[in-house]
Amino acid sequence: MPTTTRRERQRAATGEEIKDTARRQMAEHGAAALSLRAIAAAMGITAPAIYRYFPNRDALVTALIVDAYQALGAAVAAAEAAVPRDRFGDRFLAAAGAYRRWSLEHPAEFQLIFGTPIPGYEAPADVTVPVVLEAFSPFATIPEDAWRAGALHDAVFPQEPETDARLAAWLIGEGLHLPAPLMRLVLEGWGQMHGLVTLELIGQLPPVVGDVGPLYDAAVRALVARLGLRVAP
Amino acid sequence: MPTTTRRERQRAATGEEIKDTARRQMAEHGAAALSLRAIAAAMGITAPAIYRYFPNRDALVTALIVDAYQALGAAVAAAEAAVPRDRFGDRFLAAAGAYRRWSLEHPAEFQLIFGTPIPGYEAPADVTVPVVLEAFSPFATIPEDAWRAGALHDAVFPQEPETDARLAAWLIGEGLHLPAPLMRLVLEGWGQMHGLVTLELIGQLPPVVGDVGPLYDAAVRALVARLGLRVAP
DNA sequence: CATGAATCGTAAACGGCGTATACTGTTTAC
DNA sequence: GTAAACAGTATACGCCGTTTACGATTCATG
Repeated sequence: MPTTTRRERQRAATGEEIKDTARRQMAEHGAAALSLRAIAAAMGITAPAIYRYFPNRDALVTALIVDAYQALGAAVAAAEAAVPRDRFGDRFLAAAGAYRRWSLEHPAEFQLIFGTPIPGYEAPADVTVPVVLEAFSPFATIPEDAWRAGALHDAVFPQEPETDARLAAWLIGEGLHLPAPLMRLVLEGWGQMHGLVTLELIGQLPPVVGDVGPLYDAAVRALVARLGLRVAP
Repeated sequence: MPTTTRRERQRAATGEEIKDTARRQMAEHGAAALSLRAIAAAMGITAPAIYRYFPNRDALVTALIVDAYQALGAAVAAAEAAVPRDRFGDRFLAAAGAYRRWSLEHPAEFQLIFGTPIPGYEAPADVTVPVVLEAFSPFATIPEDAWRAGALHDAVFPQEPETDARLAAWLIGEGLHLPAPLMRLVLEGWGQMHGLVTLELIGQLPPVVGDVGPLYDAAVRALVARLGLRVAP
Protein backbone atom coordinates (compact mmCIF):
# COMPACT_ATOMS: atom_id res chain seq x y z
CA MET A 1 0.00 0.00 0.00
CA PRO A 2 1.49 3.26 -1.12
CA THR A 3 1.99 6.00 1.44
CA THR A 4 0.72 8.60 -1.01
CA THR A 5 -3.00 9.12 -1.15
CA ARG A 6 -4.94 9.74 -4.29
CA ARG A 7 -5.26 13.40 -3.43
CA GLU A 8 -1.54 13.80 -2.87
CA ARG A 9 -0.80 12.33 -6.27
CA GLN A 10 -3.33 14.62 -7.88
CA ARG A 11 -1.79 17.58 -6.13
CA ALA A 12 1.73 16.69 -7.22
CA ALA A 13 0.55 16.20 -10.80
CA THR A 14 -1.06 19.65 -10.86
CA GLY A 15 2.11 21.18 -9.47
CA GLU A 16 4.08 19.56 -12.27
CA GLU A 17 1.54 20.72 -14.83
CA ILE A 18 1.97 24.29 -13.64
CA LYS A 19 5.74 24.04 -14.05
CA ASP A 20 5.44 22.36 -17.45
CA THR A 21 3.07 25.04 -18.65
CA ALA A 22 5.42 27.70 -17.34
CA ARG A 23 8.31 26.11 -19.23
CA ARG A 24 6.28 26.04 -22.41
CA GLN A 25 5.40 29.72 -22.02
CA MET A 26 9.05 30.59 -21.36
CA ALA A 27 10.20 28.67 -24.42
CA GLU A 28 7.72 30.57 -26.54
CA HIS A 29 7.82 34.09 -25.15
CA GLY A 30 11.02 34.22 -23.11
CA ALA A 31 11.67 33.90 -19.41
CA ALA A 32 10.72 37.50 -18.72
CA ALA A 33 7.21 36.98 -20.06
CA LEU A 34 6.40 34.44 -17.36
CA SER A 35 2.95 35.33 -16.06
CA LEU A 36 0.78 33.54 -13.54
CA ARG A 37 -2.34 34.68 -15.35
CA ALA A 38 -1.08 33.35 -18.67
CA ILE A 39 -0.10 30.02 -17.13
CA ALA A 40 -3.47 29.71 -15.49
CA ALA A 41 -5.30 30.60 -18.68
CA ALA A 42 -3.35 27.98 -20.63
CA MET A 43 -4.36 25.42 -18.01
CA GLY A 44 -8.00 26.47 -17.99
CA ILE A 45 -7.95 27.69 -14.41
CA THR A 46 -7.76 31.12 -12.81
CA ALA A 47 -4.60 32.77 -11.55
CA PRO A 48 -5.32 32.64 -7.81
CA ALA A 49 -5.63 28.86 -8.03
CA ILE A 50 -1.88 28.68 -8.57
CA TYR A 51 -1.46 30.06 -5.06
CA ARG A 52 -2.72 26.71 -3.75
CA TYR A 53 0.52 25.19 -5.10
CA PHE A 54 3.10 27.97 -4.84
CA PRO A 55 2.97 30.70 -2.18
CA ASN A 56 3.88 33.34 -4.77
CA ARG A 57 5.44 33.80 -8.18
CA ASP A 58 8.99 33.85 -6.84
CA ALA A 59 8.55 30.40 -5.33
CA LEU A 60 7.44 29.08 -8.71
CA VAL A 61 10.46 30.70 -10.35
CA THR A 62 12.77 29.18 -7.76
CA ALA A 63 11.28 25.74 -8.39
CA LEU A 64 11.79 26.22 -12.12
CA ILE A 65 15.40 27.25 -11.50
CA VAL A 66 16.10 24.17 -9.41
CA ASP A 67 14.52 21.97 -12.08
CA ALA A 68 16.56 23.67 -14.79
CA TYR A 69 19.82 23.17 -12.92
CA GLN A 70 19.00 19.53 -12.41
CA ALA A 71 18.14 19.13 -16.10
CA LEU A 72 21.40 20.79 -17.09
CA GLY A 73 23.32 18.65 -14.63
CA ALA A 74 21.61 15.51 -15.89
CA ALA A 75 22.43 16.35 -19.50
CA VAL A 76 26.09 16.94 -18.63
CA ALA A 77 26.31 13.80 -16.50
CA ALA A 78 24.65 11.63 -19.14
CA ALA A 79 26.98 12.80 -21.89
CA GLU A 80 30.00 12.22 -19.69
CA ALA A 81 28.78 8.81 -18.56
CA ALA A 82 28.61 7.58 -22.16
CA VAL A 83 32.41 7.80 -22.50
CA PRO A 84 34.75 5.06 -21.25
CA ARG A 85 35.81 5.87 -17.71
CA ASP A 86 39.52 5.96 -18.40
CA ARG A 87 39.27 8.47 -21.27
CA PHE A 88 39.34 11.47 -18.96
CA GLY A 89 39.94 14.08 -21.66
CA ASP A 90 37.10 12.79 -23.79
CA ARG A 91 34.80 12.69 -20.80
CA PHE A 92 35.56 16.37 -20.17
CA LEU A 93 34.97 17.22 -23.83
CA ALA A 94 31.65 15.37 -23.78
CA ALA A 95 30.56 17.18 -20.62
CA ALA A 96 31.53 20.58 -22.00
CA GLY A 97 29.76 19.87 -25.27
CA ALA A 98 26.61 18.82 -23.45
CA TYR A 99 26.73 22.00 -21.43
CA ARG A 100 26.66 24.16 -24.55
CA ARG A 101 24.12 21.98 -26.33
CA TRP A 102 21.66 22.02 -23.45
CA SER A 103 22.02 25.79 -23.11
CA LEU A 104 21.35 26.40 -26.80
CA GLU A 105 18.37 24.07 -26.74
CA HIS A 106 16.90 25.69 -23.61
CA PRO A 107 17.79 29.39 -23.93
CA ALA A 108 14.92 30.56 -21.75
CA GLU A 109 15.84 28.22 -18.94
CA PHE A 110 19.49 29.19 -19.33
CA GLN A 111 18.73 32.85 -18.91
CA LEU A 112 16.41 31.95 -16.07
CA ILE A 113 19.18 30.34 -14.06
CA PHE A 114 22.12 32.53 -15.06
CA GLY A 115 20.47 35.89 -15.55
CA THR A 116 18.02 37.96 -13.57
CA PRO A 117 15.26 38.17 -16.13
CA ILE A 118 12.39 38.32 -13.68
CA PRO A 119 11.38 41.77 -12.45
CA GLY A 120 11.92 42.01 -8.75
CA TYR A 121 13.08 38.43 -8.43
CA GLU A 122 16.32 37.69 -6.62
CA ALA A 123 17.45 34.08 -6.66
CA PRO A 124 17.93 32.77 -3.10
CA ALA A 125 21.62 31.92 -3.00
CA ASP A 126 21.21 29.33 -0.26
CA VAL A 127 19.03 27.31 -2.60
CA THR A 128 20.80 27.82 -5.91
CA VAL A 129 24.48 27.58 -5.00
CA PRO A 130 24.34 23.93 -3.86
CA VAL A 131 22.29 22.93 -6.91
CA VAL A 132 24.73 24.70 -9.21
CA LEU A 133 27.70 22.93 -7.69
CA GLU A 134 25.89 19.62 -8.09
CA ALA A 135 25.23 20.37 -11.75
CA PHE A 136 28.84 21.32 -12.38
CA SER A 137 30.41 18.57 -10.34
CA PRO A 138 31.50 16.52 -13.39
CA PHE A 139 33.88 19.28 -14.38
CA ALA A 140 35.60 18.83 -11.02
CA THR A 141 35.25 15.08 -10.58
CA ILE A 142 36.69 14.18 -13.99
CA PRO A 143 40.04 15.87 -13.26
CA GLU A 144 39.83 14.41 -9.77
CA ASP A 145 39.41 10.92 -11.19
CA ALA A 146 42.34 11.48 -13.51
CA TRP A 147 44.44 12.88 -10.68
CA ARG A 148 43.78 9.92 -8.43
CA ALA A 149 44.44 7.53 -11.29
CA GLY A 150 47.75 9.24 -11.94
CA ALA A 151 46.61 9.76 -15.51
CA LEU A 152 47.42 13.44 -15.76
CA HIS A 153 49.68 14.49 -18.53
CA ASP A 154 52.92 16.15 -17.54
CA ALA A 155 51.20 19.52 -17.32
CA VAL A 156 52.66 22.20 -15.06
CA PHE A 157 50.11 24.06 -13.00
CA PRO A 158 50.96 27.70 -12.39
CA GLN A 159 50.68 28.61 -8.74
CA GLU A 160 48.53 31.40 -7.33
CA PRO A 161 49.17 31.22 -3.58
CA GLU A 162 46.40 33.57 -2.46
CA THR A 163 43.53 32.03 -4.38
CA ASP A 164 44.86 28.50 -4.14
CA ALA A 165 44.96 28.60 -0.34
CA ARG A 166 41.34 29.66 -0.26
CA LEU A 167 40.45 27.05 -2.83
CA ALA A 168 42.24 24.29 -0.93
CA ALA A 169 40.14 25.01 2.14
CA TRP A 170 36.97 24.88 0.07
CA LEU A 171 38.04 21.61 -1.58
CA ILE A 172 38.54 19.99 1.80
CA GLY A 173 35.13 21.18 2.92
CA GLU A 174 33.55 19.64 -0.18
CA GLY A 175 35.47 16.39 0.19
CA LEU A 176 37.18 16.85 -3.16
CA HIS A 177 40.69 15.51 -3.59
CA LEU A 178 42.53 17.44 -6.23
CA PRO A 179 45.21 20.12 -6.18
CA ALA A 180 43.97 23.68 -5.77
CA PRO A 181 45.75 24.96 -8.91
CA LEU A 182 43.95 22.28 -10.89
CA MET A 183 40.61 23.31 -9.45
CA ARG A 184 41.45 26.91 -10.26
CA LEU A 185 41.99 25.98 -13.89
CA VAL A 186 38.62 24.22 -13.83
CA LEU A 187 36.94 27.38 -12.54
CA GLU A 188 38.68 29.51 -15.16
CA GLY A 189 37.43 26.99 -17.71
CA TRP A 190 33.91 27.14 -16.33
CA GLY A 191 34.02 30.88 -16.72
CA GLN A 192 35.15 30.48 -20.31
CA MET A 193 32.49 27.94 -21.21
CA HIS A 194 29.82 30.01 -19.52
CA GLY A 195 30.97 33.24 -21.17
CA LEU A 196 31.18 31.81 -24.66
CA VAL A 197 27.72 30.27 -24.40
CA THR A 198 26.33 33.53 -23.02
CA LEU A 199 27.86 35.63 -25.77
CA GLU A 200 26.57 33.18 -28.35
CA LEU A 201 23.07 33.26 -26.89
CA ILE A 202 22.84 37.05 -26.88
CA GLY A 203 24.06 37.06 -30.47
CA GLN A 204 27.40 38.78 -30.10
CA LEU A 205 29.67 36.03 -31.40
CA PRO A 206 27.71 34.69 -34.39
CA PRO A 207 28.20 37.79 -36.59
CA VAL A 208 31.94 37.50 -35.98
CA VAL A 209 32.63 33.78 -36.31
CA GLY A 210 29.44 32.32 -37.74
CA ASP A 211 29.00 28.92 -36.11
CA VAL A 212 30.35 29.22 -32.58
CA GLY A 213 30.72 25.45 -32.20
CA PRO A 214 34.27 25.12 -33.51
CA LEU A 215 35.42 28.15 -31.50
CA TYR A 216 33.91 26.64 -28.36
CA ASP A 217 35.43 23.24 -29.07
CA ALA A 218 38.85 24.74 -29.66
CA ALA A 219 38.69 26.59 -26.37
CA VAL A 220 37.64 23.45 -24.48
CA ARG A 221 40.35 21.37 -26.11
CA ALA A 222 42.93 23.95 -25.09
CA LEU A 223 41.53 23.84 -21.56
CA VAL A 224 41.72 20.04 -21.49
CA ALA A 225 45.35 20.26 -22.58
CA ARG A 226 46.10 22.78 -19.83
CA LEU A 227 44.48 20.46 -17.32
CA GLY A 228 46.78 17.69 -18.51
CA LEU A 229 43.91 15.42 -19.55
CA ARG A 230 44.64 13.08 -22.40
CA VAL A 231 42.25 12.72 -25.34
CA ALA A 232 41.86 9.91 -27.86
CA PRO A 233 44.37 10.19 -30.68
CA MET B 1 25.24 81.95 -33.38
CA PRO B 2 24.71 78.37 -32.29
CA THR B 3 22.75 76.12 -34.57
CA THR B 4 20.84 74.74 -31.58
CA THR B 5 17.87 76.72 -30.44
CA ARG B 6 16.95 77.24 -26.84
CA ARG B 7 14.13 74.76 -27.17
CA GLU B 8 16.39 72.09 -28.63
CA ARG B 9 18.81 72.46 -25.76
CA GLN B 10 15.99 72.23 -23.23
CA ARG B 11 14.69 69.15 -24.95
CA ALA B 12 18.07 67.42 -24.98
CA ALA B 13 18.56 68.24 -21.31
CA THR B 14 15.23 66.69 -20.37
CA GLY B 15 16.08 63.59 -22.39
CA GLU B 16 19.33 63.27 -20.45
CA GLU B 17 17.51 63.83 -17.16
CA ILE B 18 15.18 60.97 -17.99
CA LYS B 19 18.10 58.65 -18.67
CA ASP B 20 19.96 59.80 -15.56
CA THR B 21 16.90 59.21 -13.41
CA ALA B 22 16.47 55.79 -15.00
CA ARG B 23 20.09 54.92 -14.20
CA ARG B 24 19.61 56.01 -10.60
CA GLN B 25 16.50 53.83 -10.30
CA MET B 26 18.33 50.87 -11.82
CA ALA B 27 21.26 51.26 -9.49
CA GLU B 28 18.90 51.25 -6.53
CA HIS B 29 16.28 48.68 -7.47
CA GLY B 30 17.86 46.68 -10.29
CA ALA B 31 17.46 46.84 -14.03
CA ALA B 32 14.26 44.82 -13.98
CA ALA B 33 12.51 47.38 -11.79
CA LEU B 34 12.80 50.07 -14.43
CA SER B 35 9.42 51.78 -14.62
CA LEU B 36 8.33 54.79 -16.61
CA ARG B 37 5.91 55.80 -13.88
CA ALA B 38 8.62 55.65 -11.23
CA ILE B 39 11.02 57.67 -13.38
CA ALA B 40 8.34 60.25 -14.06
CA ALA B 41 7.39 60.47 -10.38
CA ALA B 42 11.02 61.01 -9.39
CA MET B 43 11.20 63.83 -11.92
CA GLY B 44 7.93 65.41 -10.81
CA ILE B 45 6.14 64.78 -14.09
CA THR B 46 3.61 62.20 -15.26
CA ALA B 47 4.45 59.01 -17.12
CA PRO B 48 2.96 59.90 -20.51
CA ALA B 49 5.22 62.95 -20.65
CA ILE B 50 8.18 60.64 -21.22
CA TYR B 51 6.60 59.65 -24.51
CA ARG B 52 7.50 63.10 -25.81
CA TYR B 53 11.14 62.01 -25.60
CA PHE B 54 11.08 58.26 -26.24
CA PRO B 55 8.44 56.56 -28.39
CA ASN B 56 8.12 53.75 -25.84
CA ARG B 57 9.88 52.07 -22.96
CA ASP B 58 11.97 49.84 -25.22
CA ALA B 59 13.46 52.86 -26.97
CA LEU B 60 14.52 54.25 -23.60
CA VAL B 61 16.07 50.92 -22.68
CA THR B 62 17.92 50.79 -25.99
CA ALA B 63 19.28 54.29 -25.38
CA LEU B 64 20.42 53.24 -21.92
CA ILE B 65 22.10 50.16 -23.39
CA VAL B 66 23.99 52.22 -25.94
CA ASP B 67 25.08 54.64 -23.21
CA ALA B 68 26.20 51.75 -21.01
CA TYR B 69 28.27 50.18 -23.76
CA GLN B 70 29.92 53.50 -24.42
CA ALA B 71 30.65 53.98 -20.72
CA LEU B 72 32.13 50.48 -20.53
CA GLY B 73 34.16 51.09 -23.65
CA ALA B 74 35.36 54.45 -22.33
CA ALA B 75 36.46 52.88 -19.04
CA VAL B 76 38.38 50.16 -20.84
CA ALA B 77 39.95 52.60 -23.29
CA ALA B 78 40.95 55.02 -20.55
CA ALA B 79 42.63 52.32 -18.49
CA GLU B 80 44.49 51.03 -21.49
CA ALA B 81 45.54 54.52 -22.62
CA ALA B 82 47.25 55.15 -19.27
CA VAL B 83 49.87 52.48 -20.02
CA PRO B 84 52.95 53.16 -22.22
CA ARG B 85 52.11 52.23 -25.79
CA ASP B 86 54.87 49.68 -26.20
CA ARG B 87 53.92 47.63 -23.12
CA PHE B 88 51.34 45.61 -24.98
CA GLY B 89 50.84 42.97 -22.31
CA ASP B 90 50.31 45.54 -19.59
CA ARG B 91 47.89 47.44 -21.79
CA PHE B 92 45.87 44.26 -22.18
CA LEU B 93 45.94 43.59 -18.45
CA ALA B 94 44.79 47.15 -17.74
CA ALA B 95 41.95 46.84 -20.23
CA ALA B 96 40.81 43.51 -18.81
CA GLY B 97 40.98 44.83 -15.26
CA ALA B 98 38.93 47.88 -16.19
CA TYR B 99 36.34 45.62 -17.81
CA ARG B 100 35.81 43.70 -14.58
CA ARG B 101 35.95 46.81 -12.40
CA TRP B 102 33.37 48.71 -14.41
CA SER B 103 31.07 45.68 -14.42
CA LEU B 104 31.27 45.26 -10.65
CA GLU B 105 30.68 48.96 -10.11
CA HIS B 106 27.70 49.04 -12.47
CA PRO B 107 25.99 45.68 -11.99
CA ALA B 108 22.59 46.91 -13.10
CA GLU B 109 23.94 48.37 -16.32
CA PHE B 110 25.99 45.20 -16.89
CA GLN B 111 22.94 43.01 -16.65
CA LEU B 112 21.08 45.52 -18.77
CA ILE B 113 23.50 45.11 -21.68
CA PHE B 114 24.41 41.45 -21.31
CA GLY B 115 21.21 39.96 -19.95
CA THR B 116 17.57 40.24 -20.92
CA PRO B 117 16.24 41.63 -17.68
CA ILE B 118 13.41 43.64 -19.19
CA PRO B 119 10.10 41.82 -19.67
CA GLY B 120 9.29 41.62 -23.33
CA TYR B 121 12.35 43.59 -24.37
CA GLU B 122 14.59 42.18 -27.06
CA ALA B 123 17.74 44.17 -27.77
CA PRO B 124 17.89 45.19 -31.44
CA ALA B 125 21.02 43.43 -32.69
CA ASP B 126 21.60 45.94 -35.48
CA VAL B 127 22.03 48.64 -32.87
CA THR B 128 23.91 46.77 -30.17
CA VAL B 129 26.41 44.65 -32.12
CA PRO B 130 28.35 47.61 -33.58
CA VAL B 131 28.42 49.37 -30.21
CA VAL B 132 29.67 46.22 -28.51
CA LEU B 133 32.47 45.77 -31.02
CA GLU B 134 33.44 49.39 -30.50
CA ALA B 135 33.56 48.87 -26.74
CA PHE B 136 35.68 45.74 -27.09
CA SER B 137 37.96 47.02 -29.80
CA PRO B 138 40.95 47.52 -27.44
CA PHE B 139 41.12 43.79 -26.87
CA ALA B 140 41.63 43.37 -30.61
CA THR B 141 43.70 46.47 -31.35
CA ILE B 142 46.30 45.84 -28.63
CA PRO B 143 47.33 42.46 -30.10
CA GLU B 144 47.10 44.06 -33.52
CA ASP B 145 49.50 46.82 -32.45
CA ALA B 146 51.87 44.22 -31.02
CA TRP B 147 51.62 42.11 -34.14
CA ARG B 148 52.43 45.02 -36.46
CA ALA B 149 55.28 46.07 -34.17
CA GLY B 150 56.68 42.57 -34.33
CA ALA B 151 56.58 42.54 -30.55
CA LEU B 152 54.81 39.23 -30.13
CA HIS B 153 56.54 36.67 -28.03
CA ASP B 154 57.45 33.41 -29.72
CA ALA B 155 53.98 32.03 -29.07
CA VAL B 156 52.63 29.33 -31.34
CA PHE B 157 49.02 29.79 -32.36
CA PRO B 158 47.07 26.56 -32.76
CA GLN B 159 45.22 26.46 -36.07
CA GLU B 160 41.49 25.91 -36.47
CA PRO B 161 40.97 26.04 -40.24
CA GLU B 162 37.19 26.20 -40.25
CA THR B 163 36.72 29.01 -37.76
CA ASP B 164 39.87 30.82 -38.77
CA ALA B 165 38.78 31.10 -42.38
CA ARG B 166 35.53 32.67 -41.31
CA LEU B 167 37.35 34.94 -38.89
CA ALA B 168 39.85 36.05 -41.52
CA ALA B 169 37.02 37.21 -43.75
CA TRP B 170 35.48 39.15 -40.90
CA LEU B 171 38.83 40.72 -39.99
CA ILE B 172 39.25 41.99 -43.54
CA GLY B 173 35.76 43.44 -43.48
CA GLU B 174 36.54 45.26 -40.26
CA GLY B 175 39.88 46.52 -41.52
CA LEU B 176 41.76 44.71 -38.78
CA HIS B 177 45.23 43.38 -39.52
CA LEU B 178 46.03 40.44 -37.33
CA PRO B 179 46.17 36.68 -37.85
CA ALA B 180 42.86 34.86 -37.49
CA PRO B 181 44.20 32.39 -34.87
CA LEU B 182 45.24 35.36 -32.76
CA MET B 183 41.79 36.92 -33.05
CA ARG B 184 40.29 33.58 -32.13
CA LEU B 185 42.32 33.52 -28.93
CA VAL B 186 41.08 37.06 -28.21
CA LEU B 187 37.46 35.92 -28.60
CA GLU B 188 38.06 32.90 -26.38
CA GLY B 189 39.56 35.31 -23.87
CA TRP B 190 36.58 37.66 -24.15
CA GLY B 191 34.34 34.71 -23.38
CA GLN B 192 36.45 33.89 -20.36
CA MET B 193 36.48 37.44 -18.99
CA HIS B 194 32.78 37.80 -19.60
CA GLY B 195 31.95 34.46 -18.02
CA LEU B 196 34.05 35.01 -14.92
CA VAL B 197 32.53 38.45 -14.33
CA THR B 198 29.04 37.06 -14.89
CA LEU B 199 29.55 34.16 -12.47
CA GLU B 200 30.97 36.58 -9.93
CA LEU B 201 28.03 38.96 -10.28
CA ILE B 202 25.42 36.25 -9.81
CA GLY B 203 27.30 35.06 -6.76
CA GLN B 204 28.42 31.61 -7.87
CA LEU B 205 32.17 32.08 -7.60
CA PRO B 206 32.53 34.02 -4.33
CA PRO B 207 31.50 31.12 -2.05
CA VAL B 208 34.14 28.97 -3.75
CA VAL B 209 37.14 31.28 -4.06
CA GLY B 210 36.26 34.29 -1.93
CA ASP B 211 37.69 37.32 -3.73
CA VAL B 212 37.43 36.62 -7.44
CA GLY B 213 40.03 39.26 -8.34
CA PRO B 214 43.13 37.03 -8.14
CA LEU B 215 41.39 34.24 -10.06
CA TYR B 216 40.40 36.70 -12.77
CA ASP B 217 43.88 38.19 -12.92
CA ALA B 218 45.48 34.76 -13.17
CA ALA B 219 43.20 33.85 -16.06
CA VAL B 220 43.95 37.11 -17.88
CA ARG B 221 47.71 36.73 -17.36
CA ALA B 222 47.53 33.22 -18.79
CA LEU B 223 45.60 34.60 -21.76
CA VAL B 224 48.18 37.34 -22.29
CA ALA B 225 50.91 34.69 -22.28
CA ARG B 226 49.00 32.61 -24.83
CA LEU B 227 48.64 35.69 -27.01
CA GLY B 228 52.40 36.15 -26.84
CA LEU B 229 52.15 39.61 -25.31
CA ARG B 230 55.02 40.58 -23.05
CA VAL B 231 54.42 42.09 -19.59
CA ALA B 232 56.69 44.19 -17.43
CA PRO B 233 59.10 42.05 -15.41
C1' DC C 1 -23.47 5.89 5.66
C1' DA C 2 -23.76 10.59 7.44
C1' DT C 3 -21.17 14.50 8.71
C1' DG C 4 -17.55 17.77 9.61
C1' DA C 5 -13.15 19.16 7.94
C1' DA C 6 -9.80 19.81 4.58
C1' DT C 7 -9.01 20.98 0.02
C1' DC C 8 -9.50 23.08 -4.61
C1' DG C 9 -11.22 26.34 -7.26
C1' DT C 10 -13.72 30.93 -8.51
C1' DA C 11 -15.14 35.87 -8.33
C1' DA C 12 -14.08 40.30 -7.13
C1' DA C 13 -11.04 43.77 -5.93
C1' DC C 14 -6.51 46.58 -5.01
C1' DG C 15 -2.56 48.90 -6.57
C1' DG C 16 0.82 49.18 -10.14
C1' DC C 17 2.38 48.71 -14.83
C1' DG C 18 2.97 50.41 -20.20
C1' DT C 19 0.59 52.96 -23.26
C1' DA C 20 -3.07 55.46 -26.35
C1' DT C 21 -6.07 59.39 -26.77
C1' DA C 22 -7.84 63.81 -26.01
C1' DC C 23 -7.00 67.96 -24.15
C1' DT C 24 -4.59 72.50 -22.21
C1' DG C 25 -1.41 75.78 -21.64
C1' DT C 26 3.21 77.77 -23.23
C1' DT C 27 6.82 78.83 -26.52
C1' DT C 28 8.37 79.72 -30.95
C1' DA C 29 8.46 81.53 -35.74
C1' DC C 30 6.67 84.21 -39.32
C1' DG D 1 -0.04 89.33 -33.44
C1' DT D 2 -1.22 85.13 -34.62
C1' DA D 3 -0.93 80.37 -35.93
C1' DA D 4 1.66 76.42 -35.45
C1' DA D 5 4.61 73.47 -32.78
C1' DC D 6 5.53 71.72 -28.45
C1' DA D 7 5.35 70.01 -23.43
C1' DG D 8 2.71 68.46 -20.30
C1' DT D 9 -1.72 66.54 -17.93
C1' DA D 10 -6.00 63.77 -17.24
C1' DT D 11 -8.20 59.80 -18.27
C1' DA D 12 -8.79 55.25 -19.64
C1' DC D 13 -7.69 50.35 -21.28
C1' DG D 14 -5.84 46.01 -20.56
C1' DC D 15 -2.24 43.78 -18.50
C1' DC D 16 0.18 42.14 -14.00
C1' DG D 17 0.79 39.81 -8.87
C1' DT D 18 -1.73 39.26 -4.97
C1' DT D 19 -5.46 39.14 -1.22
C1' DT D 20 -9.94 38.17 0.45
C1' DA D 21 -14.32 36.02 0.69
C1' DC D 22 -16.92 32.54 -0.86
C1' DG D 23 -18.73 28.01 -3.14
C1' DA D 24 -18.04 23.19 -4.41
C1' DT D 25 -15.94 18.90 -4.01
C1' DT D 26 -13.52 15.24 -1.68
C1' DC D 27 -11.84 12.98 2.18
C1' DA D 28 -11.59 10.89 6.88
C1' DT D 29 -14.04 9.59 10.64
C1' DG D 30 -18.03 8.83 13.94
